[in-house]
Amino acid sequence: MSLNPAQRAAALYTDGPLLVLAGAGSGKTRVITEKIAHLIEKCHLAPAKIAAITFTNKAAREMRERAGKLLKGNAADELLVCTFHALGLKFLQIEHAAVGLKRGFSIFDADDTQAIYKDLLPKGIKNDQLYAIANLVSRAKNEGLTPEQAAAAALGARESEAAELYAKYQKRLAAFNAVDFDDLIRLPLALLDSDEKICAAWRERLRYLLVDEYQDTNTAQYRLLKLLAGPRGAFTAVGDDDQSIYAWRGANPGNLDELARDYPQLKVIKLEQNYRCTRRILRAANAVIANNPHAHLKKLWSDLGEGAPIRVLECRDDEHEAERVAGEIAHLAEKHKARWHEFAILYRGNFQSRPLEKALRLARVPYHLTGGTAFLERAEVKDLLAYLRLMVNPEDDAAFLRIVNMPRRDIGATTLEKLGELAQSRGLSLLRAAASDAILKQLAPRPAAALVGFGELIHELTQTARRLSAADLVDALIRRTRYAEYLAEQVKDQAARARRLENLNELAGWFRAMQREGSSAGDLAAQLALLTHADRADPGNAARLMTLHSAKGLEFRFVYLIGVEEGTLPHEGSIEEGRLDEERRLMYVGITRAKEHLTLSFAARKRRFGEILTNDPSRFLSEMPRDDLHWSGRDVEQDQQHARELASSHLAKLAALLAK
DNA sequence: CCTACAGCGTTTTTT
DNA sequence: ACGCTGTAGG
Repeated sequence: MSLNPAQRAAALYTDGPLLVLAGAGSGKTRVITEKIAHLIEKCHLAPAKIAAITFTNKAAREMRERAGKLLKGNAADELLVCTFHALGLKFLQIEHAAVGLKRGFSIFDADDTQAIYKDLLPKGIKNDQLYAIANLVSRAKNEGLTPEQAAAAALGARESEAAELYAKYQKRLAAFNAVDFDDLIRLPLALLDSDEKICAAWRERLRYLLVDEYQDTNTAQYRLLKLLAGPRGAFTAVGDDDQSIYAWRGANPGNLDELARDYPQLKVIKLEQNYRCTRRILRAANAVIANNPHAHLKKLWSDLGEGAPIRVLECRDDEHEAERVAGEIAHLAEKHKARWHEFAILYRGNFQSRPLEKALRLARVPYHLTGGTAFLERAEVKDLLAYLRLMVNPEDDAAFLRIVNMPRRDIGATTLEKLGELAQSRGLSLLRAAASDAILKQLAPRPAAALVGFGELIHELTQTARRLSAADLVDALIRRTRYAEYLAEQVKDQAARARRLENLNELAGWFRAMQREGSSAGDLAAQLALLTHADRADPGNAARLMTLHSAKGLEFRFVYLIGVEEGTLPHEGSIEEGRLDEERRLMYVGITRAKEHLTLSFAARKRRFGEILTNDPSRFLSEMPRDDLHWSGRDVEQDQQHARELASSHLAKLAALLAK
């Protein structure tokens, strides 16, 4: 292995807790994988006793893969490499009884939880109000507080109200035998905190922890880490305060300092050599980030040569911007003999991808988009997953409501209302109530029969599930529910229908890929709930379009960072709330994704909700060294070229018409 | 229970 | 500018 001195020190240090401050592109994944190899081969730790916690499932997969190349035999398969949330899920699947959950509990996504809040809060509440209060509850959970603790800690009426809501919300979740994302951290934390025996057992089970992207952990996650690592501090945390971009989601970058306070013996190692970017790109990144206050000073350097100038494309509007970027990629791919997947277009918000997609199609550049309405948020995918959820968890009312009339079974609102009342008065779940004799007497024969039929269907599917693999079960599910026929009826547009059917096939494909021996359909559905759009299979040779948040941890030979405007990057909401530091870090993350060629662009005008806005270039542009930027205004030559192409294509169409 | 239309919110980032 | 949700009428 050829690690530099700092990397080697980080990989070999096992005497106590270690914090690695790893700048962008400084080889932190290598350090982590080398360290895993060291722990196994030199410290003789069993692979199963090492846990590496990553930020995304995709990062986990890559880490396992890279560790696999370093390790002998199949040792990498036994490593526990996953996200904090997946670790929490694994924990709860084992310890579910101790926190009051039954086997097969459901994981509620944002939609499901929002439905609970909607039900709990006054009718007609505005969405942003709902979001605000749900956020307060989530905050409390991310701090690791119980409802009682939240009530005690509440400052002011708003927080008291939220704490009260938190208690009701948890009761509702418990009734559904369900947890939300935050519970996947909070419940294990609470259990380890209160039960010494279980805590000791888990410390024995996990002897060493490595945490990646440590700057993005929240308070609850850090406390979980502390409990698992124990007073000895058998862990390595790797992070970069300059890449903390999730504070809005409850991440607490202060955890970096907390570490030194909680573990006085903490050793800190800085990785400052960058192996990714040219010096010019790094200089620009350093210059921008220097405008932020710093607790840990870091000076990233590179010996990869000066490199090409950073270009700034000044564009008329967002369409013009998209056309120029697409045109350049088409042109440069040929000139540099580059492959499409070496290009990335990064932006602040998902909505910015629209004009790009159009322009890329026109320029015949294959592209792949991560994010937006994610695969797993597609209605048809969620429907099928809801079937699985209800099969393993009969208490899951959210799943019940989602699919009871999907495909159509003529079970309407009135029927469901009556069913709901009955279920509530008897303390039954909707599915169980639908199977009770009492309900049948209170309903008209037709809806009663429909409900019974639905209950029998779920029962029958549960039986079927016992003898089929998860992937086959998905196929059986589609057939038995006549879902494809339902889609054919529901969706008139041919292309849209084909897309939706394709999504269902992809779901079956995922199950096939995820299947390991012994995992039930329910287990897989639970794991699927934790996947995100970033985790989809490698899209192959295509230009990548994604948000700056999704781009963290990735690198590309050519990077286009678009929409570098005041109001977009930094985003206007963040300007108003004075959260410029995080926006600047976002800019820093974007710049440091580029290995060789970095192009920034902005549009002077943009239309939003119909009206046209004018934009100034981002303040971050003026924070970069002037000499390293190569400004290129409206590209007259390209415009002319474009006009010529347009004219000739019109001519061609005319000629074709005439020929007929 | 279904269809048609009006009106509203949308665009910050996601495990 | 558009798509979704809720409502009114068949």
